[in-house]
Amino acid sequence: MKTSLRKQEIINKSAILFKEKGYSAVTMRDIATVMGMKAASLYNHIKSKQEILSLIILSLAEQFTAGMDTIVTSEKTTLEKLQEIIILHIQITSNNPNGMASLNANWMHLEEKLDYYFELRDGYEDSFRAIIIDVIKKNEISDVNPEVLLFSMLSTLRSLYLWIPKKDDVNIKNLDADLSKVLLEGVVL
Amino acid sequence: MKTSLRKQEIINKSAILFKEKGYSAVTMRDIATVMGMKAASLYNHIKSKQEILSLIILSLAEQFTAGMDTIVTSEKTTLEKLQEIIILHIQITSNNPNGMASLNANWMHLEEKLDYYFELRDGYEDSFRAIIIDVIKKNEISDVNPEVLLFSMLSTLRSLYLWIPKKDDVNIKNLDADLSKVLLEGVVL
DNA sequence: TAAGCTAACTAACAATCGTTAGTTTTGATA
DNA sequence: TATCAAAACTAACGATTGTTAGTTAGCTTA
Repeated sequence: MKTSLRKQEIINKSAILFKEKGYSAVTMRDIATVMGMKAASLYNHIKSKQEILSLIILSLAEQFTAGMDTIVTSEKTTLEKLQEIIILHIQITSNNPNGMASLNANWMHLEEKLDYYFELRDGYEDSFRAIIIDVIKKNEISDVNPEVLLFSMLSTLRSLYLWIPKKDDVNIKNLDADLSKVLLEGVVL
Repeated sequence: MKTSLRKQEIINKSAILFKEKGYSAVTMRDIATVMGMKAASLYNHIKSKQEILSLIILSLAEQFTAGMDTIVTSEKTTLEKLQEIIILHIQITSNNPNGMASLNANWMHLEEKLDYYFELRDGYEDSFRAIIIDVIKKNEISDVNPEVLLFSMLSTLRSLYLWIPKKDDVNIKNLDADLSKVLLEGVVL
């Protein structure tokens, strides 16, 4: 069952509103207004307010999990894998910065889907951590605290949604090089 | 007029709730429950729900502004100033991680106080940016994109509230050294 | 003891919330 | 042109929201 065009519009517009005001502060009447319809009409397309949030967040979380899986099973050096992770974040975030804002700020309202979200998130972080520990063990970067490096990289990459909308397409091309330099090359021996 | 003990309790408990569920999802009845009283009784101590949020966020924002002011006017090298900024974030965040969560996630609900908050935040970022540009111009670190470095450092430092509660006091002692290593020494020539 | 203040309480308000039921419009197809 | 489904509408629901008004219990001080 593929998502209809109108339903996808609702999801996209909702993501903008969720970013601006947070999930709880956005009413079905707010969403209806930007869609040019009445609140009750939304229910011809979506099941509930919850469903909108779940569709926004879980599709992104699944993209991250799938992307990480590709990276982990690839035949790259561990340092290249770290760079691939940066690229993965830039790609997913530039495709849907509003959704990323919702993911970062509103995941706690997922309710029934919260456990599934935790599964995806924890699995992603575990893979990330394993790569960092590996890259340090192989002396490809200097001997920093792996948890601190993981935290710093994740914090920066998770905040990309704040930053990417301000960049034009040309600068997004350079972003992964600039970020690699700040996050990785600086630390490389 | 100093804040009464009971009022400070309300502010602290509210910060915990705001962190867990977001400002809009927390009701005055939620706050009253953790305070062991009825919602109406809260109004003997505070003016409105808005006031609670404002007191949490603006006191922190003013701490950052004051701290940055001390750093800017100090007689340190620019690189030392960057390290001082890291220490400033660790200090303020470890003193009040729940408040920092509210600041990061709920500032958009400040309403009347929003412009004042922007003033403080923008001033802080401008000072931070000036120091980074200075430290690059003086060749104290490698020639990275200053905006990317600012973004990365701010992202990491703003996320500290997620991380600090998990560390015991001993590890907080080491945190600024670890963070300096990851954020700065790695980039130092 | 009487008076006064602080901080709790009960009860209720108007507004707004997500959602449902039932109806009408619209646009494509036969 | 008649039919039918998709997608809009109006109206309303029970629940919950922040807040106010008025009252009461408990403590301190004159």
